[in-house]
Formats: sequence, C-alpha cells, structure tokens
Amino acid sequence: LVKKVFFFFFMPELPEVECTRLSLQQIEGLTLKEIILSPLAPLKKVQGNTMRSTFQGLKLEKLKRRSKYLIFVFEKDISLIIHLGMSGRLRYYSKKAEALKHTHLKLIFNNGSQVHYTDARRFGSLSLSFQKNFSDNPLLDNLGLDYNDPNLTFKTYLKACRRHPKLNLKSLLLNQKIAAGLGNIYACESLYQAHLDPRKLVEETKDEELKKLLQAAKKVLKLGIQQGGVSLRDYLNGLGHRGVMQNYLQVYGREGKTTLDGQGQVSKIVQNQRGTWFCPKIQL
DNA sequence: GCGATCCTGGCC
DNA sequence: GGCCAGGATCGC
Repeated sequence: LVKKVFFFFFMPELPEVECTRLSLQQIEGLTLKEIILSPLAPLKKVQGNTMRSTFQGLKLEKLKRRSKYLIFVFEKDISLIIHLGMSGRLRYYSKKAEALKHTHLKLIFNNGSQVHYTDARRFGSLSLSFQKNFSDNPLLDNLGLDYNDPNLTFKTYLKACRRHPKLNLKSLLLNQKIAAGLGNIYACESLYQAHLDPRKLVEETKDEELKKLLQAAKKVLKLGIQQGGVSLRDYLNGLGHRGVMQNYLQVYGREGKTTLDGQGQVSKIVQNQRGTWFCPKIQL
C-alpha cells in the first residue's frame, strides 16, 4: 500500500511541466553540491563524468521551461535540460530522502535539499547547454514557438501550418516543430474547443479555422496551468500535489460517454499509433 | 508523411 | 498474455 501511494506516474505536456517548474521555484538561488547519476540515466550527447563535473559548485540562477523541457540555468549560462518523456517526474525533498525506483538523477544542494528525477521508461532525456538562448542544444533549437508564447502570432502560425498541407490536424498539433507544447490530451481538447475534426487535412482547413485552433490551444493550455495540470492517472507536481485539470477534459478518455458538457457522444480513433478522442457531432 | 521503435508497468 | 500509456526520433 505504501509503495502504491508513493509510486506515481507522470506523463507531462506543457502545463504539467510548467506546474512542476512553478512548484520547484524555491530551489532557485541554491548552490549545487553534487549530482548523482544512475547507470541507466538517459543522457543525450553528454558523458556522465562531464555532467557531474560541469555543475558541481555552481549556483542555480533560474528554473525555466521551453515547451515540455525544464531548464535548470546555472551561473555562466550553463544549463541542465530535462525532458520528462512519458514517465519522467521531478520531486523536491527538503532533506535527504530515499530514492524511488528508477531514480536516474539526484541534484543535491548545499542546504541539504534535493531534487530527484525518476523515469521508468527512460523516454526522457538529460542534456546540456552552454548558451544563453540554448541554441547549441539541438533538442531545443529545432522547436517551434510554444503555443502559449505571446510571440506566436496567427500570421507566424498560419505560415508554419501551410507548409504541411497533407498533415491531419491532430498530427499538426503534435508536431513540435510547427509549434510546441501540446501532447495527446491537450491536442484532443484543442480540437474539441475549435470544433474541428482531427482527421481533417491542413489543406482542407480554412485560415479562419486554423485561427480558431490556435486560440483554442492557447486557451486549453492556460486552463491546464491554472488547474495545476492533469492528474488523470497519478501526476503530481514537484511537491507531490495533484492537479485538477482532469475535471475539465471534454473528450480525452471519454470513449462511449458524452462530452463533459453533454453536447454529444465521444468517439475514439487511432491516428499515427496514438488514441484520438473527439465528438463527431460537433467537430467537423 | 507514416510506421516502427525505444522502455517499464498497470490493468483486463 | 496482450494491450495500453501524457513522447519523440529515425529510416523509408
């Protein structure tokens, strides 16, 4: 039972990553004493020894987020970049704590507090950057603007969308190079809010409809952050608190039921090996 | 653009 | 045992 309570899963999209970031802000300003890596840590283009020696003794200036990446910015613009993949999670402890199974990284600060990164499936990644704008990190450099970034204007978005006429709208939303931050849940919810069929191709979609889609995505992500993320299975933020966004999902996971607002029946289809939930009555 | 693939764990 | 899972990359 105890194991069950403490063993949680966390498969994050932009709002869950943002809420994790917000919940960890108290570590800003702390100095890193030590990094401990597991042999299976999902390192991307960096050696464990380099990782350990790079950060030791550096002050953590700022915790940032870009799309679904958390960025620990240390002094001298040296950054540790974490992607949580499907099963990654971060957890803060005020003092030494027993590591959960699949803990791949521990950040241990001078005041004794720690942050643990665990990831059962290891779809996540740990990487580095030595540039202020992270342009030396290919994972970040190839991303489109975040959907909730005020700099993502409709004009920019439309141009990016029109480069992929044959893409269906669901795949469009999940493509992080066009615009970043949406995952399977928020993509389904955005399409619902925009009243658009996930199977519709970009070339069949009017400018006006793409505008609605962008607005819907911004709205859904904002709500997700406000509600502390989706704790549908067991998402917890860095302090172990649940979000309540699952109580606002209109279509995701509701196959065979009505939409949350009761406007119609929800269907499930599979697109690119991912489930898509939508309401055919409303989404055209 | 699409399908296979990387992994572990929970649930039926 | 088989299927499913909040992600992203790689090769065709």
